[in-house]
Amino acid sequence: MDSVRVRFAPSPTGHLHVGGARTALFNWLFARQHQGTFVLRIEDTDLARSTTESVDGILEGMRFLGLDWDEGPEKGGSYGPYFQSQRLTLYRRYADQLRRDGWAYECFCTSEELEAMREEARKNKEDPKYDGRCRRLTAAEREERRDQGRTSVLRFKTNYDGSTILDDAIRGRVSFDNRQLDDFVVQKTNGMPTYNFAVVIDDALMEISHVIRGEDHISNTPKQIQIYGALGFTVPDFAHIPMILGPDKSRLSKRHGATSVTQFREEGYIPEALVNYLALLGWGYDDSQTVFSVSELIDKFSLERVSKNPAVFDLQKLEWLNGVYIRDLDLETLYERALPFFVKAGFAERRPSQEEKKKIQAVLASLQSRIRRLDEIPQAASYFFGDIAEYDAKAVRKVLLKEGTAEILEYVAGELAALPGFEEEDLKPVFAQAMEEFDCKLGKIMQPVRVAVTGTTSSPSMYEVLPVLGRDEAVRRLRKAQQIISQRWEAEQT
RNA sequence: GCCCCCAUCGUCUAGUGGCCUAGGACACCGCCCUUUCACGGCGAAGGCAGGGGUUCAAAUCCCCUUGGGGGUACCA
Repeated sequence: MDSVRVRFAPSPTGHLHVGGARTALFNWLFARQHQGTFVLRIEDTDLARSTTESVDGILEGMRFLGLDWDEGPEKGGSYGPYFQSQRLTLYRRYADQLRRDGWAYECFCTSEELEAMREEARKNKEDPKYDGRCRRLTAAEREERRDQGRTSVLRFKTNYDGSTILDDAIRGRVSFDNRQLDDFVVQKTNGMPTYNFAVVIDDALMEISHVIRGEDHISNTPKQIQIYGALGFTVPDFAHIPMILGPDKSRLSKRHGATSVTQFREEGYIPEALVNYLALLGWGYDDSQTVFSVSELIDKFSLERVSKNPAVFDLQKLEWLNGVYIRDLDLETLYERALPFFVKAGFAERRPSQEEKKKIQAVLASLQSRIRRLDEIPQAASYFFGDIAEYDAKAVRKVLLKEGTAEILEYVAGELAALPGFEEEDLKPVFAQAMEEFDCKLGKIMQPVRVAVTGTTSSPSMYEVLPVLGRDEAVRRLRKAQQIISQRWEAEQT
C-alpha cells in the first residue's frame, strides 16, 4: 500500500463527542498500523457556530485518549494550514477553476425563492431539489443581476447522467443514481466554501489516502466524487463506519447522558477503558477477546472487520471495562489517576506529603477491586478521611443494636487500645481471641466493628481499614458506637 | 415522499454454504469462595425479524415485506 494518510476533521461546534472520538480512534489506529500519518484538521467554515473553546476541548479530548496527531493544530505540517478558516484562498482558487472550466455557475436565488421552490416541489410530490434555473442564465442576465447588486452563490454543475459508484471499504459497492443529485452550492454568499466542497479540496491537497468517517456522510459521497472528477483529483479510498446510537436506537445525543470525552473523564473513566470500549463499538476481533491494549488494537485493527450495523452505546459495559482497567493498574499509576478525585473530594492537597500519599495509596489498594469509576471515590473513601457522616440506619438496627454487640465492641476496643502495633498481623490475634471469648464466628465480631468504623455493612476487610485509620481513631469510633448503642437502648426504655 | 445503508441473545459481537444442537463479552439469575461488600470461579436463562426462492445442504447467497438508521441546507 502507498503511504497511508488519514485524517480526523471535526467541526469545532461543541465538545469531542464519543462518536467523533471513535472516528478519530479508527483513523488513528489505521494510521499507526500502517506507519502512516494521522492528520487533525479543524473544519471551522461555519463561522457562526465555531468557537476556539471548542477547538481546545477537542484537542484536550484527543490528548486524554492518547490520540496524538502528526499534522494539525499546535503541530503544523507541510500540508497546512490545518484550520479551514485559514485556507480560504485555496478554496477560492479552486472555485474559480470550477467556474472557468464550466463546472460551476453563479446562482442569484434568494433563500426565500429557494424555500418557495422546495415547497412547490413537495406540493407536487417531487423531490425538493434545486431546479437549476440560474444554470440557464445568459451572460447578459448574470451581468444584469450583478449590476443590481444581487449576491450570489456558486453552484456545481452536477452531471445527471448515469450513476456514481462508491467502492466502500466497509460496505462494498454502493451505487447512486445521479438524477437524485442537484446543483449544490460549493461557495456561499459570504465567500466561504460549503462542507462538500472544502472537504474535497482539503482531502485532495492533503493527499489523504483513506477517508474513514461516519456513515452519515455516505450520502454526500457522490457529490464529492463528482468534484474530485471535475478538478482532476484522485479519489481516495472511502470507509464509512456505522453510527453510534442511544439505548432507544436513535442517534446518540446529550439526552442519552454523557456523550463528550471530557464528561467521561470527569465521571472517572480512564482513557485505556474508553479507547478499548470505543474500539469495540463497531469492531470486533474474534469470538473470545474483548479486552485489548492499545498496542494490540494497533496490531489487530482492520477496516474489514468493522461491522456494518449501527451500535448501541452500552454504558454498563463501559463501566465494567473501566473496572477491569482500574484493577489492572499498578498502585502508583492508580494513585496518579485518582489523585484529582481525592483533591476534589477534599481528601487531599494537590501536592500531598509522603505520609498523605502513603495513606491514599493504602486506601486505593483497598478500593481498587471495589470501584468501577474514579468518581466513586468521595463516597467510597469518605470514612477514611473524616468522621462517619451518617450511619446507615439499617446497619445500626440490624448489627449494632443486636443483643451482645456492646460487649463485643467493649472487648475489642479494650484489646485494640492496648496493642503496640496496628498492622494486620497485630490485629489478627485480637479477633481470634474475641472469637473464643464470645464463642462465636468471626462475622459476629467483624460486622459490629465494621459498622462502628465505617458506618455501613459493606467495606474492605477490617484488616485493611483499621491500620489506615490508626489505633486512636479506630478505638474512638468503637467507643462512639458503644455510645450510640446505649443511647438507643435508653431511648427505647422511655 | 425520494435516495442510501443496515438487520444473530436485552446490548456489543463471532460466524464469509456443511465444523452451528449458533460461540464469546456486558447485564440479569443461581451456586461457590468469604468477616461484609467487591474481586474471582462455576452454572443457568436468552438470539439467526418475517415470508419466499437457490442448493443435496442456508444464520451465511438472491428477492420481497417489515423494522431501524442516515441523507435530502448558503450545517459539518
